[in-house]
Formats: sequence, C-alpha cells, structure tokens
Amino acid sequence: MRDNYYFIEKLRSLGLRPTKQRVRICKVLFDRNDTFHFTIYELANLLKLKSKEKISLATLYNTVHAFKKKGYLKEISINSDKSYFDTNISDHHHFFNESTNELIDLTDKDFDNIKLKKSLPGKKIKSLEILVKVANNN
Amino acid sequence: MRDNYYFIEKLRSLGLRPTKQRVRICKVLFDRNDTFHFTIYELANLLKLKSKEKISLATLYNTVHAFKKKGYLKEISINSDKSYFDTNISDHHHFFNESTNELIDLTDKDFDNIKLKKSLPGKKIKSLEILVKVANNN
DNA sequence: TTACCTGCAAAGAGTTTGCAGGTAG
DNA sequence: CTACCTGCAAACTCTTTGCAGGTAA
Repeated sequence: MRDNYYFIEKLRSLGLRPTKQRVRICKVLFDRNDTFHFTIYELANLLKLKSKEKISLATLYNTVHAFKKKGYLKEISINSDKSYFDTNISDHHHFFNESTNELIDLTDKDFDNIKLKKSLPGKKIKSLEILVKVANNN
Repeated sequence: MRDNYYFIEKLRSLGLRPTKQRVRICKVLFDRNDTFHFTIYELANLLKLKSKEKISLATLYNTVHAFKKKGYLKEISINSDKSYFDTNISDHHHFFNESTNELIDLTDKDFDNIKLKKSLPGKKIKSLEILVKVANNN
C-alpha cells in the first residue's frame, strides 16, 4: 500500500534519518489499514516474520522511542511489566482485557461527554486517558 | 490513632496472619487520616524511619500483593518503570504530574458524568480509571 | 566529514522465586 | 504439628547504556 519512498519522506519530515532499519520498522507498523497495539517483543516478532535480517533490540528501543518523541507513536498507560505502544496517535481510550492482556480502542464517542472540572494551578494538561479494565466471564 | 489490635483484627478478617511485619506495614500505610500513593521503594523508606528492624524486600512485595489481592490496597495504572499503589481503595481517578512523578486524587465529582456507552460481549467491566497527565508550566 | 545511527554486550532497575528457617493457630 | 510467612540471595524480565564501527547528508 505504501512504498519505501513514502516512509523515507515521512521519516525525513520527522527529522529522522531514513535508515533501512527504520523503513522496515515503518512498513511493519504503518503499512496497513488499521492501527494496532504492540510491545517491543511483539514488534521484534513481526519483523522476524517479514525478513531474516535481524534488527537489534537496541535499535528497536531507540526507534520506537524516537517515533514516540516525534508523535508518530503513542505509549499507553497500563501498569504492566512491559510497555505498550499504539500506532493510533489520536486522542482515544482503551479497554484492557485482563484475561488476555489485549487492548481494544475506545473513542470519545463511546462515552457521554467527558469534562474535567478541576485544574491544577501552574500545570498544563498533557493528556486524558481512560482505561476500562475488563475480564472474561466464566 | 489505631492500635496494633485494630490491625491484627483487620488482617485476620482478610484471612491473613497478623505477623509483626504485616502489622508494622499496616501502621505505616493505614494509621493516618489521609490516603496516599506509594511505590515499594518509598514504603521501604517509610518503614526505615519508623523502626530500625528491617523488613526484607521479599516480604514487602509479598505483603503489598497480598493486600492488593484482598482489596486492602489498589494498584494504579500508570506506565512507569515502577508500580504505584494507593491506600485509597474507592473508585477514583488521578492526575499524574510528569514533571515530578507525583499523583493527585480525582473523584467522580471532578468530572461531568462519565458514562461508557460501549460494552464487550462476554466480558465484565472490572474498573474504569481516568489518568490525566499534567506537566509544570515553564 | 560530521553528526547521527546500529548492534553487541554489559549494566541497571524493579520484581519474583527457591528454599531454609521461623511463627501463628 | 502444619500451613503459612519471612528473609536472603539468586534469578528473571524488560529496558537502557557505552562504545566501536557504519551510514546519511
């Protein structure tokens, strides 16, 4: 759907050098219709499926954090032993299935108006995230 | 405010043996007017201030998790390198100050009605937590 | 050529675990 | 007495870092 050139330009526009590792990571993360959630470990596995040329863990961490810093990825606030990232960078919320460790997107439209009536003097609001924990019935 | 006997009974009522370590931990966590947020490391420091008799890290982790399991403590969902716990076990929400790693309570009253309009078939909602990330102006 | 990037291995941080000895009921 | 609890050290998992070699501009 998107060719290497698209991601090379995208990376350049973010101020990141379009190395071949970064382009490969982009293709795994962004060359698809739907956004998705992933851990570094899962990303490493997706990359393995696509190509035998290994990308080192250090590079994965570097790249994912660079993407996050540039706003190309979001990190999700879940208390977990690992970090979860999201290719959906719009303001939105999540279901977290505790039985399966699965994340599902929620949008503002899934809630009646969310309006925070309190503010903290001298502090700026960076984000408002709702996490709805669910578990399988059984 | 609360004596050892209070906590011994409390622990028994939770189905936990009232060992002297657990009673000491209870006094640090619950023998006060206000609830508060803490990490295991901070709890260890609070205990050090109260007494020279050390409680091992393993026991702290065991006890905090036992308390959480029994509903005597809550764990807060923040993406962080460490786990944050809360002696306020009521349903509530948080500001998280990214500049200082400080947590501040929010209640339902600080929001206009929060009403989730979506549900997942076959799944039960366990909690709904809002995390408002803030940063210092400057 | 210069600043940035990659990859390996080692280090680091927080947390969990195995097990021997101790304690509550 | 028996099940549970504590404490130490080692192990584990995820993540970060130092540094040497490589690559983009």
